[in-house]
Amino acid sequence: MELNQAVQALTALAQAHRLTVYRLLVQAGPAGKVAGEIASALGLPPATLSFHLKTLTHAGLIHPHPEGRHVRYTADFAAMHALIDYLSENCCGDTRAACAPPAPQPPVTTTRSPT
Amino acid sequence: MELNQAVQALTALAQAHRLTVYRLLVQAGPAGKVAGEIASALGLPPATLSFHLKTLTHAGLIHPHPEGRHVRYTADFAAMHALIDYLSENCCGDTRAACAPPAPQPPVTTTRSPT
DNA sequence: TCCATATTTCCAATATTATCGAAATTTCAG
DNA sequence: CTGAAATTTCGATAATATTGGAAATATGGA
Repeated sequence: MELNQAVQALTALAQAHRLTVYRLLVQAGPAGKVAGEIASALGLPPATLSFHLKTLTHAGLIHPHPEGRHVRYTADFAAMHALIDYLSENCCGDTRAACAPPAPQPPVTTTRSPT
Repeated sequence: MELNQAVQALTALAQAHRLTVYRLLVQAGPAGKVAGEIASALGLPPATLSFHLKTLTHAGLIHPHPEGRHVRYTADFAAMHALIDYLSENCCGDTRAACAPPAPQPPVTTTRSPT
């Protein structure tokens, strides 16, 4: 990933309404949400929401999928991971010091730790 | 993590100079860098760099450590992970669909996975 | 065709952010 | 104490972003 691309993505996320929209779409998964659903979830006027959706779209974080007179938006998960990787890239010069996340987050299968 | 805190962190990162500084500190690990080293790495006038360091500090992403007449800055790795988690929180409604990163990135100890 | 619905574009007012010279502050060395 | 070095604060200027009403566009249903 390139600097300017990352800045654009971070700029898109660095705004309360847009960050809320983005997380809503991330949590919605591949099904996404149509613009109207998002608008009523956030209580934003159409013009304002459209502006924010455009910003997120231009940053490559979400994508529009026209469906008749609705437009469904979905999060781009690859873009999300690319951004996250860019932030933590070569963390601590590859020495796994303070870089590892606090808990590796065992999903369902319990990893017994000797505590 | 809370919305406004996340917005503040993302705002701090959403600027080319600051993102560059931040990544420099992330890659420097716990040793960090003193302001002068950062300034010459980026070629920024002192006042400009100071402004950006303050922004990153207020966002809780880095911390200053005064050392005589130098000030060493280090990245806050916990803050970084908290931000990353906030972005991907409850991704796809916990259904591991498109959410998982492309490759689980095996570190050094090979965790044998049945593919 | 005609109307209601969904969304975007246009535009102008308002607010926020970035830049950096110069001066102030703090600290070390001699 | 005196001077040089590292960093921050101040302040003015320029650039960029956010907001939302009104109008435009596109679609589907009767």
